Amino acid sequence: MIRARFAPSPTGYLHIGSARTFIFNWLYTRKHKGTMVLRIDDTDRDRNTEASLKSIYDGLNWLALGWDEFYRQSDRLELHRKLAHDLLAKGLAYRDFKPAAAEYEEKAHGEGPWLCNPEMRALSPDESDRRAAAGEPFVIRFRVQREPVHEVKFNDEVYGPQSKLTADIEDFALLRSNSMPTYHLASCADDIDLRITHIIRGQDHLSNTFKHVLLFQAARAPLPHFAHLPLLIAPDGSKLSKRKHGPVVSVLTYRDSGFLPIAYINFLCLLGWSPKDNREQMSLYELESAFSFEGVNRSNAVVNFTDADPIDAKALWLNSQHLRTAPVRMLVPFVRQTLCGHGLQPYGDEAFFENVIDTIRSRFSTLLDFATKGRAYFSDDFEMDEKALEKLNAPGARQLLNELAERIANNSEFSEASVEAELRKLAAERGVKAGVLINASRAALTGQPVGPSAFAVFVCIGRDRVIERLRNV
RNA sequence: GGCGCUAUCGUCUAACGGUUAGGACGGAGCCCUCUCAAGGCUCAAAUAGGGGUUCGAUUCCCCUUAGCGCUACCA
Repeated sequence: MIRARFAPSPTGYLHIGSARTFIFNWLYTRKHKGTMVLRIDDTDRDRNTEASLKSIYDGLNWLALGWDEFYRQSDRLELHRKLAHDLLAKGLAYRDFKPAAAEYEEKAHGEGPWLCNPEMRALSPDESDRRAAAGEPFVIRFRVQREPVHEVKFNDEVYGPQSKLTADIEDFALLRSNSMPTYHLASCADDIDLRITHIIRGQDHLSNTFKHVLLFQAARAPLPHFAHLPLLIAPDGSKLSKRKHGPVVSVLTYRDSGFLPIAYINFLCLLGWSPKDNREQMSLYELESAFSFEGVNRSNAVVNFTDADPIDAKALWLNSQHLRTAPVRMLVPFVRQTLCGHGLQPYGDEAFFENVIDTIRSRFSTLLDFATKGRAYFSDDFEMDEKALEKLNAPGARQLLNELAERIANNSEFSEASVEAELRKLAAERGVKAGVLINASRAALTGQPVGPSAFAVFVCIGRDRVIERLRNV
């Protein structure tokens, strides 16, 4: 039984890279009928905030993929401490009484890597116990085996065989002087206790994994599978950060930009992974069945955005693809929600929505377009675009539209064909080009200079509103 | 500095030693057309550099360069 986990720390909004990690974990567990664990890594941290926890939930809920089990590390501190003390008792860890500030000094001056404080490492158990009992603060460090130097090895599902000399691994901290566990300790203790079989996470943890392997071995726990994912980076090659790159690094920005969750998921999957058969637009089911670590790339992927264009063009394209190919029924709630979110009270029932959406969706790329360019289809509360006004201002156009309104009102039939016949007849009688009248009516009915075939627009808007809008033009 | 990872069009990527180095986004153009999209077609655009190995390297090895990550009592 496969068990994987997504373990964000609530120190900010849900990051785009974290979202992808979550998605890959989810895809993998779903594909293998495994269990998806959501674990909030909130050990210590002055940086943890409820606001960011909420932001993570909001992002995850928007993705709407779900998870099977949930834990908070702050509820499990005793488990973490127990592992540290077990290792201490076995001599696999030791107390370091040197103040952090002093260590920092020493490390800063060193030429090579800092490995340990030899005096502390060599402290006898008795001496160590006595100083601890006397109330002296200490940090518990893992005792990395030095003699003989050996290689720590593991196989990464993405990066292949990995090895590192113990001579290059420092005696990392397990338990802080305030008795809070460090990330390494809490993470491994929980992964062991939760029987995690696959650790799928960002490549920034690849180097840390050697420490984790050491910890798993010291705890006599079976080694899980590791799969590290290439990082998502900014166009300048730097790490994506809110401070430097703004809101584009937050998942919620995409939600608020009118993305369909599936489109965003699809986009993220294509960053650092490929089905290798040239497919681009994929459904959740297709992603799930195609996903494998073999398809995961090893080099970092750039999220392509600029100040002027904060959303990756490919993401936008994928969104428009999903928008125009998704079953219309599935789109209705998204569109309705977007409209309401923009203060509109759209008229029309389910069938009306489906018809309108189906008519206009092929020229929209985000849900936001329904509230702006598509506004007039759902509400009488819309404004006339400047270019649309120009079309309306064509010589004689308004009068002809008024006249068209009367003809439609007097015709018992109301269909694309009947309206087209009526309009062309009127244009021919008055010696104007049909196109002028066609474009003017689109403008009058939708407030937009461009849009679907005008005759389809007539039917979409509906007979009563058509007459109303053409009369008052 | 030490250690680790990576390197194909501007971007996302395909090509498990032999291809005119493929696809997609974006860009340019054409067709279609009541406008705008969509759709169809065409074009420009890449193997970081240097050494090997091989009959043959994008592919395997080494070096250089560049980028990223780790090197915290952050995660």
